[in-house]
Amino acid sequence: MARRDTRELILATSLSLFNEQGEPNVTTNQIAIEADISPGNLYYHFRSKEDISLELFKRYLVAVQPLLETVENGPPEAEDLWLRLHLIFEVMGRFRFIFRDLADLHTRISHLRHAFHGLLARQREALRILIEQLEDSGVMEISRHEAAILADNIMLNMTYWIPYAEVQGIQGRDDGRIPTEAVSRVLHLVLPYLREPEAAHIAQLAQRYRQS
Amino acid sequence: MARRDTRELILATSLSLFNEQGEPNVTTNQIAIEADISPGNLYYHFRSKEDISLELFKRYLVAVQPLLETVENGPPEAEDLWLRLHLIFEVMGRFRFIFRDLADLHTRISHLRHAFHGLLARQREALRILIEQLEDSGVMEISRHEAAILADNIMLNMTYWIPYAEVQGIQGRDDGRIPTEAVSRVLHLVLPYLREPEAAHIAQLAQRYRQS
DNA sequence: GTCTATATCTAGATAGAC
DNA sequence: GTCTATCTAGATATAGAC
Repeated sequence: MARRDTRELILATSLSLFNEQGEPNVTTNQIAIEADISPGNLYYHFRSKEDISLELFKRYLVAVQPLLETVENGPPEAEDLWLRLHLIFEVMGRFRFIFRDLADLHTRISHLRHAFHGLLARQREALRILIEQLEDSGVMEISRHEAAILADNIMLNMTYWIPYAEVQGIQGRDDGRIPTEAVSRVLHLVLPYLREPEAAHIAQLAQRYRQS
Repeated sequence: MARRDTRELILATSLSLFNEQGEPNVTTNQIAIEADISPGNLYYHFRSKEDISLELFKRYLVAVQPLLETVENGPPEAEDLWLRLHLIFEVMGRFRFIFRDLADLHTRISHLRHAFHGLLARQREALRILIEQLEDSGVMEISRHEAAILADNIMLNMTYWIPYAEVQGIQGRDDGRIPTEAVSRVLHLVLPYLREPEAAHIAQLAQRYRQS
């Protein structure tokens, strides 16, 4: 097998096992067995298990960053925003091992700590600006101070919805339910601050999301 | 040293180390060294590390349960509720290692899984009933359906506020800041649904909480 | 690039003297 | 009850042949 293929196979296998069992509970031997290669071969492609985790985390960043950046300069088209939110949750679901053991990965892998900290800050800032734009355009009624608190609350919901669901026995699935339920949660956080034509519209949208 | 004393010393030392470094990153040897006893002695008092974690979790349950139960039959005296919320967060902060690595403890310790799952459900149910009582008494304006969603959101905030703060570099401290910041978060979740005399009152209370 | 075999290391846990 | 010394298991990682 070509160099690239085996490397990709290891990453895909690791991601799958990490998501299922949690990164700390998966050994390099397990990964090798599941990928049907030898442990030695695994270490030919990666220097350490941490290396694998970090590479997967980088791929999460690459996948999620563009979805955030466009928010900053894009127009506050409400309908369009919920779609983007949906896409973000889809990516998060695909890399849900990161959120499952966030605190642990955070202390063990210092590079991840810095990168994630920055990502959170940028994401919250993008949200805050977005909410203020919605306020300016008359869709929402919210003070600057409340906007910052709401943005922070949405971030907490986004970051921890997946582990919260798992603790309640809702096992992380690879079907589409993670994003839809998550979007519905965020919609309900925003709802109380929306003005009337949009409020009814979003309430309806949230309803639709929960049913699908 | 008497039997009880050493046992208590081990538990106190473990709790402190678990809170500081996370349960998975603390070894039984570390606990023994920090408690100034031998590793063998530790294993005289506890059969395993899991045993220590589980005993600490049971103490969390014992400390937090009474704070929940009185909510169910107590009168919906708003001012009184925020105090109780404050006390709950105080207990959670004292046992914050549980929330830091919740998903991991959850898969490793099956007894903890069941107990925590039940606790969450009861806690959310107590909140839901409480919110409906506040609706009935005219303090809040919220539908049954929204009440259930709000209760769930408050639960997510309560469960994950501590790790969320840590990920952002706000290190878990043993001073009083965890409960005050956490209560302020919950107040802001409730605020949009409050009717007018109380809304202003709670907004003011949240303000006070954030400053202290 | 990939394998088998093995080294290393460390955490959890036990044995037996005192 | 407490200690010292030690065992065991399992996970990460390496060596060297093919």
